[in-house]
Amino acid sequence: MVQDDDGAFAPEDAPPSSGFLDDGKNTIGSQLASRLREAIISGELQAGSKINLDKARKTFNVSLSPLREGLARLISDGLVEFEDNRGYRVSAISLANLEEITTLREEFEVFALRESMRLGDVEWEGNVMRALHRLNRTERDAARPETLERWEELHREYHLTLISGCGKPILLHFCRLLLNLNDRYRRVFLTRTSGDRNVSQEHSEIAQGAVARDLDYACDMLRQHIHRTGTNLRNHLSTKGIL
Amino acid sequence: MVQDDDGAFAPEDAPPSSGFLDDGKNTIGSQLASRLREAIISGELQAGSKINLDKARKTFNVSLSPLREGLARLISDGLVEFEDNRGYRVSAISLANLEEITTLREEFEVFALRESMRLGDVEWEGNVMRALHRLNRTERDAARPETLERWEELHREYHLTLISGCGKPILLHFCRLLLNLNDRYRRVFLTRTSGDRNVSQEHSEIAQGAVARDLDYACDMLRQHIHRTGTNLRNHLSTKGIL
DNA sequence: CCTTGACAGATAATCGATTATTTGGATAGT
DNA sequence: ACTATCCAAATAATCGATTATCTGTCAAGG
Repeated sequence: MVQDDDGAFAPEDAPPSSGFLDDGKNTIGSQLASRLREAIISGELQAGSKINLDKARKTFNVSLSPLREGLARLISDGLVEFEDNRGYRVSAISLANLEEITTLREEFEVFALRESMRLGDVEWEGNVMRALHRLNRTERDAARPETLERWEELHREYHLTLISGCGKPILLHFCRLLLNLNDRYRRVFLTRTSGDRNVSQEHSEIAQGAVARDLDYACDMLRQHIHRTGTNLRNHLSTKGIL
Repeated sequence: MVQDDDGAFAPEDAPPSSGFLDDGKNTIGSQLASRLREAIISGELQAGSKINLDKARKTFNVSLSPLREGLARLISDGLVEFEDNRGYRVSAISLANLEEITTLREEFEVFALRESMRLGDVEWEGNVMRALHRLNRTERDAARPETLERWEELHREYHLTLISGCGKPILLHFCRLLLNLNDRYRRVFLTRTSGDRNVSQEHSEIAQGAVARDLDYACDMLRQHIHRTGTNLRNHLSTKGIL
């Protein structure tokens, strides 16, 4: 929470940040939020499971105050739920939930992209091309988890950059949240791309359409991209079991 | 947080609740969240102002833990912002912010209404008609603040009910948040309806179109309704000063 | 006169201990 | 056996005190 200050819903997670010094999160609460977020999105903390404060306190070696602080932020992220006197639990996953996320991404991420194309400046274009390049140059090898993590990070960055020109902080906040939720499904259920897709090419097409301001084309490509991912995830979800 | 349990983004503020006993919020944190929310939406806590934890602690006569707890929830509501080591502040208002809220309501709320009409059952229809009736039977007299508060509550209830049939908890969460933000502008800047509008009739037309499943008509009416409110607020905002 | 650094007061973050609530299991009554 | 009631352990919520960070002010140096 260091960089931005343009009103409500400023980006809450640090961008690339070509790190000088002091770049990381400051308070224990913030650090915890990051660690917990990663633990949830990676599936280390199982979806739907209860979060025992005392155990978590010992696991992370912190006191209750920052722990609650961190959890509170994940509630804003949609990754954790809370009930008075009953504590916290990791948000459950379900087919219905996945489908809602996909549907909403198709609606709102596409809307945000359209607005970005309408309003974005040259710097936005540059950021898009950079994010695309970095993503496509990164290998994704199911055998090496660290490449998966890296790829996820860049993929997230790419999608956020794509819509970052829309000039609508609240909308960006919503999209970020949906991406969080979506990424968890992918991290857990999808370690490799389905054979009939060329995801790199999909990303390229969207980005090129975007900087060329070909509104309908880019929006359509993005919508299909999201939709395909949703379909793949749905298949893996029903196959691999959880219902 | 007593009633619902259907996964992520369950409604977080108690519905009518034809109160037996024990109906209110349980923990101090919850109660504080309610009081603070009201204080912010009513304008009692000025937009953009810093929230001094120590003063707030004394004002509300509570300890820091529940205070932070309550504030954390308002962050999820978009009414409060936070920055590490700098504390909390009431989200600022601005023309740009108002316009974004209006735009997003037009997109999201209309989409949610369409889905409600597509998926809602008879009970939903009944709820809509009830909410409409209760709203239209409630007088709104600028001279008596308590009628304004009551009207706001029912108005909010009406809009939420309208979209409550959409079967999309996350979407409902977004809409609730946008309504919160929007209501603050109205409470602060608009104590009476502009002369050329018949708001009751607008509400009736939307509701009737909705239960008749006249998708295009109802959506169009709702969009216009939201848009008109946005325009009115914009005028009052620029007139009454803050820029 | 402007900039830099050090100090002090204000404010936020964290801790450890205490209090309140919930939950599961044992017990008594039917 | 079956339900209802009561206890105790587990867990969440809150508190008061302590520690860390920030912010503004003032003095020294340029």
